[in-house]
Amino acid sequence: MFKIATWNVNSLRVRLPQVLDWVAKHKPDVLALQETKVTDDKFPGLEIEAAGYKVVYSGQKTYNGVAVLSREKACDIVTDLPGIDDPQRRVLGVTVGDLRILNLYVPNGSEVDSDKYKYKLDWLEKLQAYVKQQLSVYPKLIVLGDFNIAPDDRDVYDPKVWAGHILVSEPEREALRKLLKVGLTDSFRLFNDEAGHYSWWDYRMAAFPRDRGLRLDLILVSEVLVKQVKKVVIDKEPRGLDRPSDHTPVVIEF
DNA sequence: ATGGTGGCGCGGCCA
Repeated sequence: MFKIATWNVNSLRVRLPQVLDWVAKHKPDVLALQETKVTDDKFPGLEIEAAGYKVVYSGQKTYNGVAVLSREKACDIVTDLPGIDDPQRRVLGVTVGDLRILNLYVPNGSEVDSDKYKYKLDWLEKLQAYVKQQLSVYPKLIVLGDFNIAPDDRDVYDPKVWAGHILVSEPEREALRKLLKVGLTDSFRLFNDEAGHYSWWDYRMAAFPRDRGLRLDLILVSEVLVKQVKKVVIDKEPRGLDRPSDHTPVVIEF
């Protein structure tokens, strides 16, 4: 069994105790983190290594930042998408064993038609080209992270309220469909086609207790891996802790 | 439509 998880922690320094508790309990082979919000010189590497994990990271001050924890040493590190000269640290590609893993913090997009929205769509287009190329090199590819897109209306607590907004707008969903079309599958949907399974709940308006969430955190797997997937779960428990991230982990088992 | 909460870092931006 091989277990991989993704979790947008919204500040690793604040959430470090929760991350350490979570890995001790669930013992993933790989944990991909987003929104670490910490520069590399301040990364809490010693604490993570003491927990039995190697770690690689690409961080910046205040915003963004990605990291990959792994039992086995990660190699062939990539921190940028080809064609984007971007100071924003949103990408971390690693090889662990025979798996290629691309950990992503997709831009939020702010508001439909804003400059940040255009940046998001451009970013997703560049990502699609990169994934297409990577699939030809690495047949065992996993693309995971915070996609900041709810794939369809089953992934949204109130599709009528959300219609046309950021995270659900048609151009964003179309970009995600195009990404899947190059040869990836949304692994959560291999086992569950129900509406109402979310990975993010806004901090505001008591969204979590009311279960007003969206499924934004995805684990996409290449064709050869689809057959090997045993289980995909969203672990809601950390979202209910004191001082939680607004996202909760998603876990895949092979 | 607005503003609700949280992180960073100490005013206002971003999500």
